[in-house]
Amino acid sequence: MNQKILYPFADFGGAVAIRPGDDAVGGAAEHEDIGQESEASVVSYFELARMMERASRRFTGLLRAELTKLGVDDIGPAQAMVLLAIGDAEVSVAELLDRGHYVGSNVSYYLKQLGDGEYIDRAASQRDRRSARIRLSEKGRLLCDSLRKAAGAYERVLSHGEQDRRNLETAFQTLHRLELVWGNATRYGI
Amino acid sequence: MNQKILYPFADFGGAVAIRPGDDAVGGAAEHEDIGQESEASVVSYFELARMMERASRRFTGLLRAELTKLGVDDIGPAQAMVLLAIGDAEVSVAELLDRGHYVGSNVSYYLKQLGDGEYIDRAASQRDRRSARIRLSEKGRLLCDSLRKAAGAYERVLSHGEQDRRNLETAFQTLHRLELVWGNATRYGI
DNA sequence: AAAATTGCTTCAAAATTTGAAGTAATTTTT
DNA sequence: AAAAATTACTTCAAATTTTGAAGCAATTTT
Repeated sequence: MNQKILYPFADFGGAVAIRPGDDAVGGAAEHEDIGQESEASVVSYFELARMMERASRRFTGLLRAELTKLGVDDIGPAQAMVLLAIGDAEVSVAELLDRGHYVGSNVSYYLKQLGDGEYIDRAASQRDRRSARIRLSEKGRLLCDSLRKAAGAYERVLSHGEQDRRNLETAFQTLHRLELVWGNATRYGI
Repeated sequence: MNQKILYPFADFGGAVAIRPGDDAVGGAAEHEDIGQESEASVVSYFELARMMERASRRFTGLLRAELTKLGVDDIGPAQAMVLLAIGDAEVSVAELLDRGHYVGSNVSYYLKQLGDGEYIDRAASQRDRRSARIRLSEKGRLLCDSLRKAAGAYERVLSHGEQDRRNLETAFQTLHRLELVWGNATRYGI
């Protein structure tokens, strides 16, 4: 606050355009053995964390775009993620928390919007009336299907064989391990 | 909005406590060959996306905890991420955008806070006075070191050999590929 | 030299996330 | 069996983060 303004300005063309021509669609690149021949770049968990954020952001963007394309405007990508997290299952809020790892109050919040938009059905469990049983409604199921179908298109670009599938699995497991360790670390300290 | 309230309530004990005893610290599990022997679970890119979100969230939590422990209270985890993204380099805002993939305005926003907190040094480039040159200040560097050191502790829990390192690399590359494909998909449609 | 582009900032609005209460149903304790 | 504690979830308000639309100067293009 005590330093002069030494950062100049300039004009934005409107669209965000992060360095156009920055990267081209995956193309027909032969992506075998990722991580099997790692010669140079030694990645740190930090860098992986940053990459996760980046990729997540892109995924969110993709969901947003897909929703727009489908004409859905009463829920956003975050809510769509909740729908996807529910899937075919009939879940309680607690289970949902665990699946997506949202924190307490906001799932309620999202569920309310999803309920208002008729994307989910809720009912109190007979056994324990405190506990909510949540399922996708027909509308919700349809939306999920559309989203998954859209994702299918990318699978074709991304998955070209057994190796790709294994890499996917490895990535998933690695992240899962990270999630556990980081989560516990935060709660119980190292 | 037209249905009766069928979701009951209940009392929260205060702390959020996501199902205590849910997961235990990584322990001495022998994590070799992740993804090398994938028998059952067939993961989809969607699920990976959800896992990225979860893991990112945990990482954010970890950063937040670490900052608190260090007594840093003028910046949050998001700003810390920007610091980490800068690293040892001297970057322009555009480069930073690319590294962390933040979108336009908010980096400015974060940079302002980081500037106010004296975590970074900024100067207009001599070549092109519009362009800012940004580097960590001593204070910023120290903070990053602390954070990285803290992360080092987890590396020990996580990395136990060549295989782990390869898995990390694979995860990174896989996410990177996803980032590219999803990013382009959003911009140019499939 | 006018017009267009680039590089970055600012401000306001929207969306998301956190935090602290609070309520009813269920279980445990006394 | 009443009181106390716990569980399962909701609500509201505040804090943080993200998006969007302008906008200003420096630089390039025409």
